[in-house]
Amino acid sequence: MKSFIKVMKALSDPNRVRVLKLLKGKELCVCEIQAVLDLAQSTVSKHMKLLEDAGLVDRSRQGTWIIYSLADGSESVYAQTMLLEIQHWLDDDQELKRMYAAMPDAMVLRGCSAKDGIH
Amino acid sequence: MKSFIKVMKALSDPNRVRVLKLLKGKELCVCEIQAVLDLAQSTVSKHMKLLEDAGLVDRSRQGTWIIYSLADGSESVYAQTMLLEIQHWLDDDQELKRMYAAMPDAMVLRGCSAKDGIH
DNA sequence: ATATTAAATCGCCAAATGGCGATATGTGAA
DNA sequence: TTCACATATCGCCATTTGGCGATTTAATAT
Repeated sequence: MKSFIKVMKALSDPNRVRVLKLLKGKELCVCEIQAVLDLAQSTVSKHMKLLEDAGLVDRSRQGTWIIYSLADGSESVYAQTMLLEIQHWLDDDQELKRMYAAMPDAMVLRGCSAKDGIH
Repeated sequence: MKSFIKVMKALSDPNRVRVLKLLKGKELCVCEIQAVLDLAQSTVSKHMKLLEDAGLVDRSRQGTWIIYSLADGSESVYAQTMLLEIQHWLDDDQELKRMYAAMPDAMVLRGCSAKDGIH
């Protein structure tokens, strides 16, 4: 029950749901998420911790960046199911496009540059 | 998004989830739910309003009683899906038996007596 | 009409939540 | 080492949430 409630609470905030939408497109660092949501860095960190504790996102380090990605769901059945459902529900979302548009170009490029070893 | 958040918030409280578990067994009036959860009547009413607004439960009057039952989900896709998922997740739950044990016999009988026209 | 019972609403309080800026931590570069 | 940068943590504040008792509303029974 406790882990179920944790997932539901994590999904009870619009900004956190937006993060999951964003991560469906591609993995992102905190500063990119911050740029899109227009929140303080500390606030984003707090949100990400909640999402991670609920088993909804994974973290990995890439230099000084922490890269967040959607979790595979092995952490929690509830998280797994909800991630799948959210995919259906929030598919083809208008808001998503607007959010990506709000993301600075340099930051959008991080993902690629990281793969290319440019940064 | 707003209606999705509403459903998630409704499912973010243990007592409200317990209500949904209970209602899976059979429809109940407020006083029965109150007896099981051991909460004030006003608190239960507030919880039920949230669940109803989220499209998770339906109300109907039976004399002076308000009978709550699981919603069919036609009100909200999110509610519909979550009700289904909760069925799987909380199937065969230990807590459910303990909760029904806590319900006074006379109150457990309401459902039957109503059908039999005894009350 | 009046009394009784069930449920909803109101006003209040303590705890949790979401936001912020400031500070601490950790990593890579100079 | 020292600096710069990204992130996490801390302390604070305003709002929301979950709880209660008291009151109001609604339906039935007397």
